[in-house]
Amino acid sequence: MDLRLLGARARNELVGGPLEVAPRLLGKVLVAYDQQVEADGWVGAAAGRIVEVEAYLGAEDPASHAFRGPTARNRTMFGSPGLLYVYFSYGMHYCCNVVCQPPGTAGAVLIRALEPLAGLEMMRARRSVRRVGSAPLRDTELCSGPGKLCQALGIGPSDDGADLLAPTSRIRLGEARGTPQDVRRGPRIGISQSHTTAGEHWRWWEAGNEHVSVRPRR
DNA sequence: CTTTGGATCGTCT
DNA sequence: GACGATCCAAAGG
Repeated sequence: MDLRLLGARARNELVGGPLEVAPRLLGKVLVAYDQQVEADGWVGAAAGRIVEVEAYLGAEDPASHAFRGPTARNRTMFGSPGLLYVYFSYGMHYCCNVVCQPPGTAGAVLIRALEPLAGLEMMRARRSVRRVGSAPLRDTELCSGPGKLCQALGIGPSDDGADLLAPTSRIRLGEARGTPQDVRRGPRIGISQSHTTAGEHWRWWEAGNEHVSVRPRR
């Protein structure tokens, strides 16, 4: 199957409230090219199909980085729909979001897991850097978590603010690869209880997909 | 299989 | 000075 990158005309698909845009991202392809030149197709790409997402709102969401208004760290969240918001987590990992609300308001969708489609060996190499001597990673361990997929795709601080729909960006979005069959939703992962409200089901994933992150609840 | 604790540092109080 | 939108290895059943 060929890869069809989304262009500026697809921007409207990414505009809206995070609760509306998040499930819409399931099935789409996240692509990271090795070079920053105008690339296309699978060559030189590490790519995966989005199988798990979470919605993060603005002032109404205590768990969101944007809860207390714009800062130097979260400024991309207040930017335009289609931008990639990358943040540094736990002093060790990076996580990435798709911004979905117009400038001035904040809203984004955290990409939590990918089903690897291309560049598997590049992913394995990047993911193994801090694991010298350990057994080779299985495919299901490459992108089954927000920190893992950023490491696998080489996403870091220099990718913060990149336009996912621009031909010059290293990180792009591709057209959905099949419609997710069994989409389920539940509480977000890793949020402290004081920041959550009972009944908030702001995490979506494709049921039965082996690449979805599996983490303990608290 | 599940549970637990350590690593590690930027951000905001 | 405390706390994470996390991950991993080690220990326990």
